[in-house]
Amino acid sequence: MESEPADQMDGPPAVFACPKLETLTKRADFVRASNARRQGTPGIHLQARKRAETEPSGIRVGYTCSKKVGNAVARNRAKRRLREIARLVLSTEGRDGWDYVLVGRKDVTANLSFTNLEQDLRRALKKVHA
RNA sequence: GCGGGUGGUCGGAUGAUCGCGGGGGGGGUAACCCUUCGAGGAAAGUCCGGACUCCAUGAAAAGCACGGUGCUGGUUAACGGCCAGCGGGGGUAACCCUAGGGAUAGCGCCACAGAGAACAGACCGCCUGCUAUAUGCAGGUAAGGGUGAAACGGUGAGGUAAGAGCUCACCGCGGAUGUGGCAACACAGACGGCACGGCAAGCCCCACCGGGAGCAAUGCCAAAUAGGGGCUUCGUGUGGGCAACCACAGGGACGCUUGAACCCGAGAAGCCCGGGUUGGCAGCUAGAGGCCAGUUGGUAACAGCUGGUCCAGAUGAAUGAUCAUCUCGGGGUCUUCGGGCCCUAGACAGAAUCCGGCUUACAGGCCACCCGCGCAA
RNA sequence: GGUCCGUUCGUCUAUCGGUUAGGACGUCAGGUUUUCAACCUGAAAAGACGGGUUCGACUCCCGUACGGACUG
Repeated sequence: MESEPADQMDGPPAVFACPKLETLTKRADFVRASNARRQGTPGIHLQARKRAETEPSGIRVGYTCSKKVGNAVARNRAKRRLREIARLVLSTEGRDGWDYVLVGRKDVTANLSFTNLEQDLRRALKKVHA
């Protein structure tokens, strides 16, 4: 939102080379993403949506772990692992102007090995972008 | 050595790289850099008690209703917690459990079985008398039988027509009074002569405690929404009519146009109700504070003093990922019984205003004291 | 986060501390029918879990588990 006057004045190219990840906080954004494209894998469930042109740019990510995932410890652990793979994968493979929502799965998201979880997200991203 | 009891304690460590939340500093002040802090014994359940904030009440307080607590004494900011003691129950013992006031203030209940279930009463019996020598009638009795969770003292002896606390001894029960103890209570006990069943985690009575709501409390800022509804007052396009109302003009009439029928009646002030928003800031983390050491009082809980040390503040919600080494356990395997090799950090669980407790969950380890049995001396 | 409520056959529900825990729908078996449906007869099937009070607990008390509602 503040970046538009900034690139009119200076236009630092580094901002677009590596877009910063923003976190989704509004329930409406989550609902819109879940109504768009979705892709399931053994480790995670991905929901994604390309925002309209009028909305601001940048990659936005949300994380969802319902009570089905387990107790508070299991939910927080699943969310932390989702955050970690999102940081690794989406900063290079995410597309500008998209919203991504990563949904945790019972038992699997918290226990699957990290490399497998990472591959799951890459596979899901390819299918969603296609 | 084996088995058990009580109390306490730990809940992996170190390092590397990348990353996250808060505070402070720098900076071209939303980037970025430096620095520092960053989950638990239960953070949990929300079962109690407070702090704090708002509301209510004339300041405090009292009373009614409702709810809670319930042996005694102490402790505390407070408690249903804790400590010490008493009574009752369990265990060979160490020790453990215990809502444990009042049943003569009143009401209620005690199914089934049984003769009888609460001001006692008499089915089978036993005994006496009468009669027609009976399976009849009248009376006495409560020893014995049977039922039940519970049957109106128990055993023995005397006594009697048969019996009975009718009498006696012992036991049980009640108990004036005395002694010890702050008290709960304990011990002794003249005397009574058996009278007084149980349930109050049934209603209730007594004593004591509690005003209500909760940080999503509460205060502030910004934005947004209907130009919303009701009542009161003032007032209400043009014409007619005292007025209700009628005609004309105006607005609406649901995707759009038209508008015959249909609907609305400007505006201002006050009060009440309703509606919209779900952003930010404060509250918000140092307090009856925790821990350690020493010391004073106290059996102890705890309290006082001195010194040191520690202290998360998020809000789609911060502690993660990858790896290495080391140990604690566990598993597998080999064994010359010394040990070697391989795999594996592995329980319950994540702060949400804060504090004191309780309860519940918990892989496994460690420490101290105590009890029983066995062995040795 | 806070406040509050509930748990009984597969499902919906009833219950005065004394029952073999009642009813409806569903299920199963038999009858009826050429067969199915409907109907008739019968059967199986429950007190969330753990303690306590009581002679006796689905009921009363305490704790735990699970489920639900409200709250800006």
